[in-house]
Order: sequence, then C-alpha cells, then structure tokens
Amino acid sequence: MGDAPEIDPAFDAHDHGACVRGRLAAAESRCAERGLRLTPVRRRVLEILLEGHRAMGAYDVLAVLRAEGRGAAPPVAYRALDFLVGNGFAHRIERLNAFLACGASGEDHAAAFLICRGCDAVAEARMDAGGRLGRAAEAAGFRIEGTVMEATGLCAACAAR
Amino acid sequence: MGDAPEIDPAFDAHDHGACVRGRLAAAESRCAERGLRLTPVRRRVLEILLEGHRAMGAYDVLAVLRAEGRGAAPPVAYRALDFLVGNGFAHRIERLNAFLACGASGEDHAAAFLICRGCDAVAEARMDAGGRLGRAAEAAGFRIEGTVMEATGLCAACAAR
DNA sequence: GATCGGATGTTACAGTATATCAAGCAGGGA
DNA sequence: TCCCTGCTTGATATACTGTAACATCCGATC
Repeated sequence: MGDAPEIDPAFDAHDHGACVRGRLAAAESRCAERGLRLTPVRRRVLEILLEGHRAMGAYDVLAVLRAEGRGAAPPVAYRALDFLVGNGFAHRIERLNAFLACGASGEDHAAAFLICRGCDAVAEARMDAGGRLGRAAEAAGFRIEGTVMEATGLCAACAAR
Repeated sequence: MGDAPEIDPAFDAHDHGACVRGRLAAAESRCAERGLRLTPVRRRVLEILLEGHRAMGAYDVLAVLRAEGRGAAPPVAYRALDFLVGNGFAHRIERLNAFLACGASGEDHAAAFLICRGCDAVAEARMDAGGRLGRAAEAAGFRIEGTVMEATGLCAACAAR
C-alpha cells in the first residue's frame, strides 16, 4: 500500500473504436477460458456498455436493444447485466443505479469509482480489497464478500467550468 | 492511519430506549447550534429510524407516518430523509435503497457500512475521509465531495448459523 | 430422438423516487 | 398591522428501476 491506485482515462479522449474492439475480444477469450457462454445478447449488451463508455441505466441498454428489434422486456437486459457483473465484465454503480463496462474485463479486482456530478462521467480505479475497513470487519467477526466504493464530486473539466 | 476504525454495536444488544432518547436530544441541540429546523415531521422520521435501529426503506418510514395519521405521500418521507441525510443525521445505504440513523448524529465524518446479507443488519464504521482513493482522485484532478463505502457479507451471528 | 439444463422471450407487477402545484406558516420590514 | 418572502408541508400524478412467474427455445448428452 501507499501508492495511489491507477485510474482509467475516463475523463480523457482516446481511440474509442479500438478500445471497444479490444475489450470485447478480451471478454471473449476470458469466457472461452472459463467455459462461460458469451451469448449474442450478452455480447451485445457488453458492446453497448463499451460503446457508451459511461454508466448506463438498464433501461438505456434496453432502449438500444429495442431499437435493434431484439426481444426486449426488462428481464432481458437485467439478466445480461447480471451475467456481466457477476463475471467481472461490468460493474454496477449503486449511486447511479447504472452499469459500466469494466476497465479490466474479467480480472478479479476490487474497484472504486469517481463519479462526476457535472457530466456524469465515471472513472474506475483499481484497488486491492481489504485495507482499513477489512481490518475493522475482521475485528467485528464480519466476513466481507464484496465492497462498493464510490466517490462523488467534480472532474477536472467540470470544476474548471 | 493504521488502527482499525471503530464499529458501532449494531450487531449487539443494548438499552434501546436510552439510545433513542440520547441521540434525538443530540440531534436537537445540533440543529439549534446550526440554525437548522428540526420540524415535527423531520424529528419524527429521525425517531422512526432510531427506533428501527436498522436500515429502513423510505416506504417503511412512510408506512409508520401513515399509521399515525400524518399526511403521508412519498415526498413527505423523502424530503424529511433528504434533510436528515444532508445534515448528517442519517445515512443512505445505496446498496439497500434504505436509510439509517447516523451513529454520530450531525458530526461531519466519512462512514463505511457493513451490511449483513443474512439478517440485513447494518453496522456503521467511522472512517476518516481521503486515504488511497483520495490520493488517486487528487492526481486525476477530481475533487471528491462525498464517498460511499459499503461492504456486504455475513455478520458473526449469521456466519455461525 | 428423448431428455435435461441453461438461456431467452413475455406479461404483469412490485418497489423506489420525483415533478408539480397548492396551501400553510414563521419572520422581517414598510 | 399588513404584506412580503422563503421555507415547509400536503397531495396528485407519474416516472424510473427491478423482479416473479411461466412459456419457449436451443444445444449438449445419452
């Protein structure tokens, strides 16, 4: 511990097409490794999240599926999102009731998020789990299974405005 | 840093009547100090949260208000809860869409929560803000205004069962 | 082909939250 | 006193988020 965690370049510009293709390919090979089924719906939902490159509500995702003529009642979106979150391909942002493609698709890691209230951008920071809260929980006999860390504030661009 | 943060005795028994009265009195004097108006509705909602001594949904609070014959449409509960959260008398537990009376009513502090998925008890741990995520945010030019930290797992009692 | 489990499609509904407007009430200044 | 202003409350309606339950489909296996 000691060094600040790495933060994804969510607030910066980048080659987005390549970004989406690369992450999708990474997810595919991860699924193959682990015997997970990245079905068309699941793949498309991940792609939608990657293309959006922001936290999207389940109903935002649903709207895209609908526009493409897929069967699209809420459970379709929620099930695909549950699969992606459950297997580490996406995160749920509790504060926003929204979902975000994971910046390190499929690797096990604890994540923290910086949520800009000005532009709604969300940056993911990779953290190792545990830390002070982990020690406190252990002392209380509490067994932690998952942790949510979300900070709200203003990104550099919005603060300048 | 270094020492584990103190955790409220949410998983233990205690003298509940005294606990409620004491915290309510503390909230009243805090409001007087700061010129905040702890109106009857707000006071009663805080009392309900304190009596429940657990995370309660807005509609749980609302049901109690209704049973008492107060005007009780959703906005009544949400506004009172917003006031309490905004002024540090209660916390919102994002993971549960629920609210919890603050264990240190009114003092400014960052809090983390241990949420038992067995019995839905929520323990509040007082943390000082900042830490590793704070340093990462600073490096990215992100100004943090508030942080949510919630760990889900099993409390000692539920793990034993 | 028969069977079985997982994935999808669909309807209906439950739970959470807010926009909006009307009415009441306290405090301050003309 | 009276009015004005701002905050709080009351109430209706509606939007947003999430899930239960059941039917169907599809691929793998025997």
